[in-house]
Amino acid sequence: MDEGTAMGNGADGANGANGADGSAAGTVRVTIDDVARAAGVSRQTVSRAMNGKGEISAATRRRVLATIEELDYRPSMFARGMRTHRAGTLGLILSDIANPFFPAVARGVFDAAAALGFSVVVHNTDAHAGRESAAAREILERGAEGVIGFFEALGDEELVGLHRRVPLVVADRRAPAPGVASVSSDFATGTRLAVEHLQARGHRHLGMLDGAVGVDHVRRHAFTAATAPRTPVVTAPPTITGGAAAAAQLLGEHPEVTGLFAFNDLMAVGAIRALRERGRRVPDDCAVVGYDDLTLAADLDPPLTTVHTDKYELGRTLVEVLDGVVRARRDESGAAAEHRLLPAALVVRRSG
Amino acid sequence: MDEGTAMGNGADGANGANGADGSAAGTVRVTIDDVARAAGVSRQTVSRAMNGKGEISAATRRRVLATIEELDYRPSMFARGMRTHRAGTLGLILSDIANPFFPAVARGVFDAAAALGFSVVVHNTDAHAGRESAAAREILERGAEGVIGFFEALGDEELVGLHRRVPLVVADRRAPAPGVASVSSDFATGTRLAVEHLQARGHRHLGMLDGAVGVDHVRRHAFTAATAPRTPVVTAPPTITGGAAAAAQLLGEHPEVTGLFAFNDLMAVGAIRALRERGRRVPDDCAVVGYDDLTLAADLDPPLTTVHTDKYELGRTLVEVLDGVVRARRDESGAAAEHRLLPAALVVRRSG
DNA sequence: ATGAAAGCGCTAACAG
DNA sequence: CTGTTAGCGCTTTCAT
Repeated sequence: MDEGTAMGNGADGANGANGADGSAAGTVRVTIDDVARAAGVSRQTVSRAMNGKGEISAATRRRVLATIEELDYRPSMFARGMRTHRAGTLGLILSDIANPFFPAVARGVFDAAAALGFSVVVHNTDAHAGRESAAAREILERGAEGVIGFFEALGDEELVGLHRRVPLVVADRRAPAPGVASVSSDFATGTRLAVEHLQARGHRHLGMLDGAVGVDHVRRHAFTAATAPRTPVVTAPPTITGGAAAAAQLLGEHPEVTGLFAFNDLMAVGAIRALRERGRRVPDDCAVVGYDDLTLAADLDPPLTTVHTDKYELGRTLVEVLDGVVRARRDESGAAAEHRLLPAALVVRRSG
Repeated sequence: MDEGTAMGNGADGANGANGADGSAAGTVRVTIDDVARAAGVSRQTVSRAMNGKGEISAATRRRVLATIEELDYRPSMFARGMRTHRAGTLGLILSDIANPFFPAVARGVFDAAAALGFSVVVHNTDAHAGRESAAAREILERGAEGVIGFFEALGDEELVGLHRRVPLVVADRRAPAPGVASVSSDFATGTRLAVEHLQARGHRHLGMLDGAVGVDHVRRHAFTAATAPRTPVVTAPPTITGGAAAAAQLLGEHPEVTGLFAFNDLMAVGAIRALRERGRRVPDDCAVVGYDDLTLAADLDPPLTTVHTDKYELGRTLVEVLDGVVRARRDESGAAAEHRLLPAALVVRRSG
């Protein structure tokens, strides 16, 4: 890209307000009119040449395209969006990009979005309702074409409201209404697998470190359903620190517990830390099973037994489904919203 | 936000092309004119009320603001951007969000950007020159106000060219020109610390697993400068797999090596894997020092000795410096570009 | 303190 | 196949 400076050469460059010579300072915007003039056609023709809409002779198109190159012309998204209402942007709302689960998903989102020509704007919410709706509003105002959301605090009504204003796919959460598309890991199965594994290993007293802030609690419900009544569950933030605190509390109150199921790998790591501080060996004295199968799970000490989900695939699928919603809304084809469930699988390593 | 549904109630909602009742389908856009009409003022007054520009009576302002709430009006960024040339967006270009280093930085970027009212669009490049310039172009076209770039493939000239078109801060790379702002970790010191540590532990034969794709190679140069001539360096992708491959090759060719310095923690993890596969104990047979101090570094097996950098702070600082550039360009104040260097510190754990 | 006019850069309808 | 006419929704002069 970028040969020479901006202003090119051809034609007399009759650009009203130019800074005279080429010593480029304020970088005057090259508009479609400049290109049209330089190529000796109308703006419409330039527009056609760029967008491949309408008929155009191959010859003119080539000439226009060449002129565009020459002038280093870049269409203004603002002006274009004004007509088309399309920004070529997707919003991605998540609670914490620093939680390794999300970058893995984000990678899938970015790749799939790029393939479709979308840019992705990311918003971090820390699972605060206020931040979640602020993010949604921001994205809306910026004219994004669609939103992918890991909402953990907003209620279903808010999501339905958002869905009315913009194509939306909710991630890892039950759809707030049948009309709202969703993609989600199969947490119920994943959790059941984890619990059954612990039970098969002979653990009679289990406990769960829950990290869910939100409304859904699929993992917790599945855990409760699969274990004896009154099996302890302690809730804390889904972080290493949260896991450590939750484990400390749970084992303080229930010393008989020998098997811990954590909401995610981060909490599992925290639990392992806490266990060791209390002089308990993992897995000999207490087994730990995580959730997510983070990249480094196998390299931890001990290697973490965890539930694997394909996070990249989740991201990819999210975009695919969102694209469907975007198109459906565009064509006003009342295509039904998709609801996909991605598989989960247990990975047995040494921690549990 | 969002009490009730979208369309509010007050005023006669004289919206030309509405879908009649509240069963909201196509969601007609509420424009500034709708607000003006409903509030019984002109659009300018509405604009003033929103933007706090120009004089306005507190009374009218309140009334207008109320109407805005009621109608759930959201100004169009497209229309606004067309006049102001501001999108309230920053671009963040990085090679791989799945590498845990970047999310940590990104967190800082998001937080600082949000505090300044900016949205962040993220582009993943895999360190490909083509993708890096494509990302830059995308960001440019979308009218971002500034760009933060971890460029690993683009040449200095391209960066200078980009700098001419948009406020730019380069991250973890020497500024391509004095006029281009930069923020970077002190890799030279960090690397020296790592090498000296290994040497102090009595390792006579070191090796480096380099992961740099780019142009800068600060870590490699610092390593070479601090070690004996002909100390081996093997280059591979900065990933676990890359680190494993590089370690296997390096130790195959130089079995005498007992101390490995890795470009980053991911490569260090790969090295540890490779070492073990070859039956070498870490750190007894071969020490390994990483770089970055990822969140999980302390929980690895063995806990990873590594160079710590404050990634969140890096992200925060990048935004701060970029904001400076944005303002400087706005005021045409020829404020000099900042160049900041963030400290690095060795964290000794068990791997090396 | 408020309103009227003008126009940002582009594309969608129509002409021709 | 190409050009002309409008106008997207907002802010910026300039009047009042």
